[in-house]
Amino acid sequence: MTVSRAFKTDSSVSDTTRDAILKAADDLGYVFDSTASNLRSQKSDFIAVTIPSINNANFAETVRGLAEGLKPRGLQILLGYTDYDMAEEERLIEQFLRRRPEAIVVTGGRHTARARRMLENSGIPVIETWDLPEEPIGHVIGFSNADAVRRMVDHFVARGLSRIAFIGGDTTRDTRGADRRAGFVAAMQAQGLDPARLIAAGAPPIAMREGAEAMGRLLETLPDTQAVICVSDLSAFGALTECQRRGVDVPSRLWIAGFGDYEIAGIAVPALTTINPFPRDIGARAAALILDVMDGRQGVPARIVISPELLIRDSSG
Amino acid sequence: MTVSRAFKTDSSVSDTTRDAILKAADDLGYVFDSTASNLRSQKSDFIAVTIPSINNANFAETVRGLAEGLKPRGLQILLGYTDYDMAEEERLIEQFLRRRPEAIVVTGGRHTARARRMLENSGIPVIETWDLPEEPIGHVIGFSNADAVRRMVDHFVARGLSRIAFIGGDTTRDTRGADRRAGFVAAMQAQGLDPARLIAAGAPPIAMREGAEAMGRLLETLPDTQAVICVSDLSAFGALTECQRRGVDVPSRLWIAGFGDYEIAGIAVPALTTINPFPRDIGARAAALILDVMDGRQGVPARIVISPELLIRDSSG
DNA sequence: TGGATTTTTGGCAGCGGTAACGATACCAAA
DNA sequence: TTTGGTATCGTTACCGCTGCCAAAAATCCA
Repeated sequence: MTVSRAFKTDSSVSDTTRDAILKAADDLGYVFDSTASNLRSQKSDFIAVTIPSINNANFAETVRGLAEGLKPRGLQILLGYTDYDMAEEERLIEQFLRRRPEAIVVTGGRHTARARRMLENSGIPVIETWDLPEEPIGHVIGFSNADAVRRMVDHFVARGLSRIAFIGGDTTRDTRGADRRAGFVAAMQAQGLDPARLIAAGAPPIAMREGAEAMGRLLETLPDTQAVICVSDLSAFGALTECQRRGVDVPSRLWIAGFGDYEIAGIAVPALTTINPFPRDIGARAAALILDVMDGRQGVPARIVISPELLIRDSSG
Repeated sequence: MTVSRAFKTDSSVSDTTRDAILKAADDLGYVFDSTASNLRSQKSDFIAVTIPSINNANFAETVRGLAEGLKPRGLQILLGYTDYDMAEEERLIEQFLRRRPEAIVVTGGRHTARARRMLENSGIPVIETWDLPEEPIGHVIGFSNADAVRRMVDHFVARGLSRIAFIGGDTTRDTRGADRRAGFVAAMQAQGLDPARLIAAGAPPIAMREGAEAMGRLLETLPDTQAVICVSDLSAFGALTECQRRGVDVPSRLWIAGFGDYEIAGIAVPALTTINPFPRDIGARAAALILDVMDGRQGVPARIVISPELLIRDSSG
């Protein structure tokens, strides 16, 4: 028992005994077994996090925000990625819950029925991010993807454009991408404009190559298009390169906008107009929220709304 | 006990009992506790993996290769990132080993003395990747970063260039980046050329912005430079954009090469000459190796050497 | 100096599974 | 009727740690 205490910093053990114990442990090559510790103390000191893709700067920022917020408390992150597949997400959630995390952070607000049920019954804080679901499971930290795109459409229309296209994935697997496309359609209709310039760019995650390919088709089928809003900065950059290859000048001949404020948006020539959803903030606030709940603080908000920022750059206007 | 068996697919339980048990478990909201299972059976069904940065397409590919190879066996990945900091890596390794992973995969071949000792004494398979250390701890799957850059230098020299520069991080924190820079210097010297055109681009991870900034300084201080090799495609692309902003044509006025064969290298205009180190392969082979060791197969190789591929594209020649 | 108080240390039990082994039911062959 | 084999199910102990409580040691105070 004293050995156990010696490995905790806060407990009361005399310095001499602690030193002796740590010395002996080192000599014996002893490594603390947190499996047993977790079983006995019924806590796991980690947070489960699922993101759609491991290779995505936006989600990486959210994870970073989370990690930085949780590190001071010694909470580890168990990270899993779903490949934009709800069935895979369900499997992942099941695996994670078996390990008894202190809380679970998921991306998006849509899940399989079973996944939803497991989360509801888990008895731990559940935080949905990057979205504002109608009926959240527990806590929500996110923004309206549709609304953010609407603001972009409104901005373009206010600048006098009317023939605006949207490049995005061709399934609803990426629910945030689908929400952005729906937001585009709704905004165009609200402005009394034709929302039919939709270019499907393949299965998510659609990246630069898909954006370029989609832009090629757009230029061929709807050459009078004045502006293109892309589901992400990566596809927007791909679209931009296709314009460069074809000698179509951006922005004098065509405007391009992306989503996410990835590094490339700021540095591309021309710099890409985009939307910054403050991904780091999402993670940081999720971390703060988890700590609040774990500490039993009262009045922890169920819903935190992030306000994405419109960044108008050289690729438009 | 029968309950325990009912949850394992292979054990012998009659269908009726199993159904009854699973039904009851579902009614009660029972969730299997893998903490207890792991403690009793002394195995953890996961693999620990450390990478320098979560937001890096190359390392993400390695993790993807690993995950795909391990999934058929139900092995999960516990992922941690070190921020290119060996002290942080040490902390991470200590945390991970406490959870008794089946194997551990680390990036790079340089670690703190204590981290190295912990890995050596861990009693589990240790796999170092993305490098070819002189004295590996256990298994190695990687390539010589210095050698890959040497081949690029040799190619440029064979094409008649002599005033070649290198853009990279200014510390040795990113050991692979430092190896690439060292490879550049050695190759230039071997060719009898001046290896002093070294532009320090800041602390890793250096990305697009740092590449652009470094290219700005290069163009100002060494305007007669004929070619630039960058420590990564991201910095190379940043450098390219700086050329575009300043009206310096690539490749007629200056050649640019990167490292990593990121998506952007293939799609940028002009497409970037680069080196493909087959990151997915590194992960896939690490997974296969782990399974071989876990199955007790004989003749598992201690050292697997990947041969990076030189990709000559429009940004050079 | 003796008793009260605080600090430090140790014993016991149990967290929720499973390894190991034993028991039971059932049926076919001896 | 006995024996043996197979399929299924149950009992016991224990994985390595920590909560709880009590004992021992050190410190304090009148």
